[in-house]
Amino acid sequence: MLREFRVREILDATCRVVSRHGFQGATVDRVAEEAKIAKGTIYLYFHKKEELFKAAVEQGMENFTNQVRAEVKEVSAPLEKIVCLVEAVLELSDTNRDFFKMLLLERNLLAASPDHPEASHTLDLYLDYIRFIEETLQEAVDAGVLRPHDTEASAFALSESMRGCFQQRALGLTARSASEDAEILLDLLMHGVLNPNYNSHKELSS
Amino acid sequence: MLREFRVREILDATCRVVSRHGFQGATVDRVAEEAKIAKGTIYLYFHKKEELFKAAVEQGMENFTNQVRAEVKEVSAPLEKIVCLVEAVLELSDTNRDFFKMLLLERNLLAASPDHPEASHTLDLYLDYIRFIEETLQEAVDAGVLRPHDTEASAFALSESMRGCFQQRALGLTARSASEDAEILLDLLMHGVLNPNYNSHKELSS
DNA sequence: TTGATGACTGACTGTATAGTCAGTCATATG
DNA sequence: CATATGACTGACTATACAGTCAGTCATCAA
Repeated sequence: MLREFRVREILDATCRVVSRHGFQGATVDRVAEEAKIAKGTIYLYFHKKEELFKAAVEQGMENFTNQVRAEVKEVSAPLEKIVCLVEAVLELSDTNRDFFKMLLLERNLLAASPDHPEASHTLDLYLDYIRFIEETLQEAVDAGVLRPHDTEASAFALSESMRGCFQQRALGLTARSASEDAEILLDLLMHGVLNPNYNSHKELSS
Repeated sequence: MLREFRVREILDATCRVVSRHGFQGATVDRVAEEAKIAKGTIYLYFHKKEELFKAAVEQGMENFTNQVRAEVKEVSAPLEKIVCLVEAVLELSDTNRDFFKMLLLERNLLAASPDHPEASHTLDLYLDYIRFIEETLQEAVDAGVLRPHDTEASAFALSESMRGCFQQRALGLTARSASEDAEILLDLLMHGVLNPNYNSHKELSS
């Protein structure tokens, strides 16, 4: 199908342009130039600029989460799944660094567009991702490896912590590798920071 | 000083406009209308639109971090300081919800502007905030309340987790109050999620 | 009263860019 | 060969907005 090929071609060009110029500087003219087609052609496949960029972002998100899911599927032990998930997220986001930098740091498509609630498909994709993390954690709770707790909250905390790690790296604030970050994050997630030898005579220890 | 008054007035109007329209839809004309002055007047106090918005954001961030610091200063016990910090961040960000929503969800000023490295003052403000969290955690480590660990990493993870909590609330994805979020987050941070009764025969337990 | 100062105004200009559409061209069909 | 189809083009239009500047007005000084 020619149509499908063109759409993919345009979306890929869009991603490249966004990586290079950010969402701010990503114009339809530039996308057309990057894809080596006329601007009018883009409008044969997408009605509005916004639609184009939304599609590009959603394609990027779907690729990403699919890859993460695939990695995690390789493993069966609940705890290893979590390890695998964290490593996959940090490493994959590092691979497509430029695009993710723009996606995470510049625009945020979760801010639902003013009027049209249909625009929230992007939000749905994000929530699916969170839910996947949550399920992975819940499995470990059910297996008794993790203590019972609000896994929705920990899924959120974990995903945002990973986002923070990526951000640090994308901004050049750390020299750590993705896998080092994964190790540190997993340690924090698993054990917390409280000193176990201090539990005895203190508030908040329970 | 008239000048100082005008500047403040314009920045406040800018914040209101950003809260209402987002950074995308926040034009200089709208700011002028909101502040009930002519557009030209704004250019007597700010050279460029970008400068205006940067100043507004930085004022907002400074207000916020100053308030957090003030709250934490009230307390002396290392552990309570951390509790206080988390509660203050979550509650204060909830108070100025509209502005923070735009700040955190739409734009991210950390993406350093292409050429001018001077633009990174906003980044400095953010890093100061992280460092404050880190110091608060480090004090608790030094006091023996927390176990020794990479406090820079946990500061980052904590700040991003708090950001995630705020995001959840701002998007209407949770019915929890700020203080409930604080409690959950603190529990995660302190104790982690690993089941202590499972430590014996498992990988990754150390 | 007259003139100077400077804060403020808002109509205007220039520019970037989203979106259009009349026309081209290659290919398929009768 | 003649005609039709439809993907593609890119010059063009419309619009939104940043930034300007000649001019107004209130206040103060001589």
